[in-house]
Amino acid sequence: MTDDESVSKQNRGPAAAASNRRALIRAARELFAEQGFGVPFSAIARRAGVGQASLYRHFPDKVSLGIAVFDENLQGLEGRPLGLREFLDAIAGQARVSASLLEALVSAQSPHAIELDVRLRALITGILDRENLGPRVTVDDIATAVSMVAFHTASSPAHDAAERAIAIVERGLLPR
Amino acid sequence: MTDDESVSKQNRGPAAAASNRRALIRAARELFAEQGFGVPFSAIARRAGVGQASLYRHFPDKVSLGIAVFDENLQGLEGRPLGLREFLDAIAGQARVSASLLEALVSAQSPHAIELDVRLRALITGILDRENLGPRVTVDDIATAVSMVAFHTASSPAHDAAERAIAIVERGLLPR
Amino acid sequence: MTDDESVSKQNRGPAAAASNRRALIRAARELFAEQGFGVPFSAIARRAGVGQASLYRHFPDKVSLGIAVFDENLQGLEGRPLGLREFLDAIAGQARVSASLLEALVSAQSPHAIELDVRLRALITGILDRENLGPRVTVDDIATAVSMVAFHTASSPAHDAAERAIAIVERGLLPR
Amino acid sequence: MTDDESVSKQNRGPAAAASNRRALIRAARELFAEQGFGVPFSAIARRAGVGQASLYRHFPDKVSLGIAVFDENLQGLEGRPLGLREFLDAIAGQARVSASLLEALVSAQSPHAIELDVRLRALITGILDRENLGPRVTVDDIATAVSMVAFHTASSPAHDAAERAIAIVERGLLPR
DNA sequence: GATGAATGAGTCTTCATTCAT
DNA sequence: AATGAATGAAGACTCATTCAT
Repeated sequence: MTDDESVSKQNRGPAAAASNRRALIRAARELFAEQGFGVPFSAIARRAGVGQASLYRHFPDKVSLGIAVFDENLQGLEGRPLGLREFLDAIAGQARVSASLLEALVSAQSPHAIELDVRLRALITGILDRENLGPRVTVDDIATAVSMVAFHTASSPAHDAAERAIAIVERGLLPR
Repeated sequence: MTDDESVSKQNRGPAAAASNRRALIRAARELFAEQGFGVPFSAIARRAGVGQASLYRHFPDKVSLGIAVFDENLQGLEGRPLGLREFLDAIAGQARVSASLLEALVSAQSPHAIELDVRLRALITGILDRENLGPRVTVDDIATAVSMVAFHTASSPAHDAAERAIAIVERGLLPR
Repeated sequence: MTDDESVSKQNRGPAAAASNRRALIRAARELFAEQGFGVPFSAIARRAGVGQASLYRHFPDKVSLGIAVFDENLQGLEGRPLGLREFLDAIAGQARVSASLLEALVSAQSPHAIELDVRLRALITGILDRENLGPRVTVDDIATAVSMVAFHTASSPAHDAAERAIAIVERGLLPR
Repeated sequence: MTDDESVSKQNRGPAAAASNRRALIRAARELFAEQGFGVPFSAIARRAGVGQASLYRHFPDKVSLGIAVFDENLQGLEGRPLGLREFLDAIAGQARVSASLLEALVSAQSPHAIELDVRLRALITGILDRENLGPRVTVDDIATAVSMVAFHTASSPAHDAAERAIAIVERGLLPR
């Protein structure tokens, strides 16, 4: 009738822990993308096919869920030499997710959140080293660009929103 | 949460209509700034010292309230020759409000909303005429910059968030 | 109104599900009888001693609640050979409930509602077979009589309202 | 957009009293027919193009409004020799209005309501005299038939609902 | 440790009713 | 006496969070 994905789960016991965790992160990523960071917690559990309380056990609040998704995103980007353009494209490609996570990070002061911030900045430092942006451009500048592209793309319905935004900040960062 | 203001209102009759309207817009501006576009409708009425139903009479939904605030903002900018920098500063100065309103405009297709969009673009066209940004830069580009600055500033706690963002987009738009 | 029953419920866990459902149907039956189909949804939850949201979990809207009550009523009538008189008496005996449910069925197109309608008509067909009403009288005729008796009895304060109504429609249906 | 008939009324002063009253009754009749007795008081005032408070001055509650509409209906039937069939047809023709008014009368004990009841019964007595229904049939019987036809027709979406109902009660009342 | 259900608090929205003009 | 607006009090509905099993 409703939105049920209910497949009449059995209590698979502790064995389900790891797979549940994965399902939750996946569901969260999808729903953040579809409906933004404001999705009901319950919707995430339902989409993941997992009980409400299990979600809480794995992630006591939405921020920690956001962090977990962000963590996966970072893993996807770490370990390969990334250009500025590539990076911004990746952000824009998941604009609503990115924006959700940036939102989440703002209010998070947990060790986990801080760790992620460190890794994000490491990523940016790598870009700074590789591209020759000149001494004027700092890590904060690129972080700002990332934020701007993410939020704008997430909120704009125009199909070329991301391209336009990236073009502007790229020109704003690259040397003349 | 000293949000009360409740002083046991009297029904001041229709005479209160105009002043209520003003109070509502004012309260909305404040609360959008403090808590974003997500503030409870009821909180706005309370802050304005106006009955819940009166709010609905004046503004049937949050979008129309947002439009009214935006309208005032535009009036404050229209009629004087505005530079790009000045414009972005004004946006950033009211970042959370601006972001709220941009959010509101996205979903609004009312004639009123369209009219405001037209006026916003007229403002931008004026800037385009005055500043010499070259033929490359379009109204959409500046609108994008506005959106980026607004959303980023609204969401970033850093004190220099706006300056950094404006510097980047300005450099991205100005000719070399 | 001494409508409270509030005894500071405890969360009795999923074990309460079945008994809650029963309590809700019971409360609905009572309140439909007392105040008609228009009773506040919240009043039903209160009377049942069940949280507002639990009511919504069990019955997403008032119609589905009405259907559940109707279902029980039908079960009470099915399986024993019923005469026209007996049937109308049963309807009148629960006039306000019956009227509420007929009201509910009108707007309901859910599979569940349709199923109930089928069962109601099966009941009527049984009567038609047993009583010798002649070929003139159709299922629709008896359904009409049921509706008339229910609505009139439900709305009339006179103590002999039901008898009078039943006498008229019975005479209108029986062969001469 | 909505249901507005707003024509920007001027305050026409006391002169408007009579015409306002007429407009209110007319609006009430229409809205009772369209949406049942449950229509918001405010909707009636709006449809009539009359201020809220004026409605209250003329009719302190919905019942008294219902009585006024009923009064007009009775006037339309009084003074001409009416047959049973004609009478029931008239009732069914305004089924939702009739049902609304019967509902209203149930709770009304005002002198005005009682007077109307008297007139209704006078009407029925006239029918009883004219038609030869036999000594078995009383005023209460016909009043019951009226109520049954009104409520059933008002609540049934079927196009032949009224005909079927009238046929049954007529056969139930007429001599063999 | 997982599950489904329960709970209360909060928000939105509408309505009957009252007032100053 | 008419008007338009104001008001508070429901009622509907949703959500984050907690429990017994």
